[in-house]
Amino acid sequence: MNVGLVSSLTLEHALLGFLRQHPMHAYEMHQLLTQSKALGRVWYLKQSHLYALLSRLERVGYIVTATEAQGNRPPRKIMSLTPAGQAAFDRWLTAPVEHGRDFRLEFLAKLYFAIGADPSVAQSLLDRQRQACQSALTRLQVQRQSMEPESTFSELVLQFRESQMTAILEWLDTCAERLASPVSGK
Amino acid sequence: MNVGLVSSLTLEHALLGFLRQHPMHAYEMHQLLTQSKALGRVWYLKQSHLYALLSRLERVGYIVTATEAQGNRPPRKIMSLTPAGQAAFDRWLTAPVEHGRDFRLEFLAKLYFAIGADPSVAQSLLDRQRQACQSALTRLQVQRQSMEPESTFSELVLQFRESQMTAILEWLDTCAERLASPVSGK
DNA sequence: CTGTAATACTCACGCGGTGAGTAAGTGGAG
DNA sequence: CTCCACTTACTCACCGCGTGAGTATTACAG
Repeated sequence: MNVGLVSSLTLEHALLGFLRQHPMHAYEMHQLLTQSKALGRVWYLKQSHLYALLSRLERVGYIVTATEAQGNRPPRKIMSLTPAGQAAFDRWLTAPVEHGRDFRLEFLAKLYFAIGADPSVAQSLLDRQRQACQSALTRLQVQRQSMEPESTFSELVLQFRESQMTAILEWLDTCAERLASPVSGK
Repeated sequence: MNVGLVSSLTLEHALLGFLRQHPMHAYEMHQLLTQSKALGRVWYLKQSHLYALLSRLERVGYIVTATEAQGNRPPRKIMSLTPAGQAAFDRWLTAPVEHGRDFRLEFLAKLYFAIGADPSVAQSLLDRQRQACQSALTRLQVQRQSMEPESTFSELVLQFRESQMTAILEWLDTCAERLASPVSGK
């Protein structure tokens, strides 16, 4: 129906990652997000917002909810992944992000779930992202070189982006090393 | 009335920068934004969005519009800064941004207008921002050092932020040098 | 037996941003 | 001279998104 719905759902895919571990209800997911010292550092979601996102994911068919009655309490809604949701999550997990600005949240979320999944998944994510960044950096450099010196400002903007991208590439290498050597915990 | 209005207006302040040069109507501002190879690279605004932002700025008393009739054409709305708008813009222009994420748009916008204003304004902006970044970086380093190695992920997140911040600091120096030496144009 | 925390979820509202539309003058092709 | 396309200049209705606030039940401390 609405194309925008599916396409802008990119961050929401991360939520599927929780359900891949085991079906759970929204409240538990919220606990995991806010209490964990890990992802909670990066991504803060209000409860109501989380519920909204989840119902969107349900609308597009990535999750189904089973209403589990319990005594006279209001019933709990246990959510689980559909095959479509599984597939969407797997696609999301290994696809590199396109813009520098997507690192602070989205790429870190990918990394979080990739680490949780399997070392090889994480390595594959890092590889692909590395390539994407490398070619983005090259594009930026070409752009700056081929630019007539129109304005100091434009030049500084491009230099800013290059330097951010370069730092990201180095950090990606750090990640790869850190994950390759099983020196430590979790 | 609405506190949120004023506080979330941070990016909108940039628009005041156009009016500080000379009063103009919204359409002209839109031209400047989209056609200029400079700020247009960084900040893209739809026409309707721009009009919305401007009317918000009017609502809080930063600009006033003078309706200028012209023959039988629909009248133009010339906007100009109020003293409050002037003051707000000056405050905005020299205040450093607080988060790394605010660089891509907001800080670059500040820099654009600072360069246009006066070399000394730009230097002052760069100085203050440098200090803010330096202390942010220190906070990050302390945080990472004093963190029990709870998880690889958290560590990588902090390293990511540090590396981005470090790159920004170097870039700020580049900017300062570039603007100090009057090697080239505009 | 009162109050506060934890569990689990819902909803009405308001603002922001987009797409689309309006309306009048201008300049060149045929 | 007239039709069409472009430029100038601005408006509006819609709708999704996120927030604040609220609801309802159980558990447990004092």
